[in-house]
Amino acid sequence: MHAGNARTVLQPSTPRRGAALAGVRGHPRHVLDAFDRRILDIYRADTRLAAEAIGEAVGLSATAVQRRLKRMRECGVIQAEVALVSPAALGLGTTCIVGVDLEREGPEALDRFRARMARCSQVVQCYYVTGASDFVLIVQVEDMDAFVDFTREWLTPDDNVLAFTTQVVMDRAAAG
Amino acid sequence: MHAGNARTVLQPSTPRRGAALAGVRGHPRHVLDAFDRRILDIYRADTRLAAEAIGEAVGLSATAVQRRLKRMRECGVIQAEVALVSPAALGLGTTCIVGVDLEREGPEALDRFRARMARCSQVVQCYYVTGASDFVLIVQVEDMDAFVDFTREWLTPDDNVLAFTTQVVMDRAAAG
DNA sequence: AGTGAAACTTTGGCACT
DNA sequence: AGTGCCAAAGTTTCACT
Repeated sequence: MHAGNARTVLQPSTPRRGAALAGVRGHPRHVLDAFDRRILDIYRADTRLAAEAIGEAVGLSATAVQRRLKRMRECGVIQAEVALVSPAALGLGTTCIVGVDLEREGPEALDRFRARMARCSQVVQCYYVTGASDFVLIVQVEDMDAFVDFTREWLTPDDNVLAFTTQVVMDRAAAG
Repeated sequence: MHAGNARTVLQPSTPRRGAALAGVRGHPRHVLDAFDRRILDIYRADTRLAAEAIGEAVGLSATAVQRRLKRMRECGVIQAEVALVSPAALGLGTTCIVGVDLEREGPEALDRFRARMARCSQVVQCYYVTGASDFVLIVQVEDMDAFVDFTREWLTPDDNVLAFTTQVVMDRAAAG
């Protein structure tokens, strides 16, 4: 559904996610050694673990672990430390995966659409992709009525949205 | 997972129950009040914030914030505290969104497929959905060669996988 | 829910390989 | 480069009010 306007130009006003992708910015990237990887393996899944416990597992002192964590935060290897909150607990019982097909696919049009989605609280993830659609959105809402409201507010009125397809999530397994 | 134990226990201010995601398990029973929500809003995005800073923002003592966080952890409202690690830093430069169509769609077949995907380290997210495909996977790999390896190891050999479609992620806008 | 003491964790200085 | 040890600073946890 779309030709090869290859070079992505989606790195505009938003945060510094690009830093990690490019690997360069501010602080230089050290190569991760085996210790770093093992620390990340453990820490990634549970940030409440004390450095001493991690150190014990990987064979390093707590201080060394802390130093490495700090460096990885500064380099952008660790992008954020967040809490995963049950959507259901917040009353967001419905998740949909939406494939969006745009009419025009020039850099500015893509950029504009992405920026719109970034402002939209229901959109939890937004991927710009090759293949059947141009964008894939993960949308989290209260219920199907709220989803319809979402499409009527953010997709249907957009002149550049040619079509979209919806898949309703019935269950979800593990995440990273 | 079984969609059987539906019936969300945590009822938010807006009473509506959608399809319950695999969500709240354990020992729940407590409604989130306005304080809880404001704490979550802040804490969700950055778990390194001290309880005192959060308390200042919401008008509670550090201890009260800690107590509420602890309770929300125990109730399953806070499911995990994790670190977001740059995929690129780990050498995982390629993300694909894969729609999988199964041949048989009985409960055991679905469960079996989901269990397989849960064991597969490349699969970062796995959604069971209605619509064009049966499952949607978010797959993270080193490069396209590694993706082909993934499909040859996990999808193609599976008798029950009728077909799959791949979308390669060119850019991603993070959660709002 | 708040206060304050005890327990724990992270942070920074210093010596060392 | 990097680490480990130890003490100071900061955070969480657990009495009790």
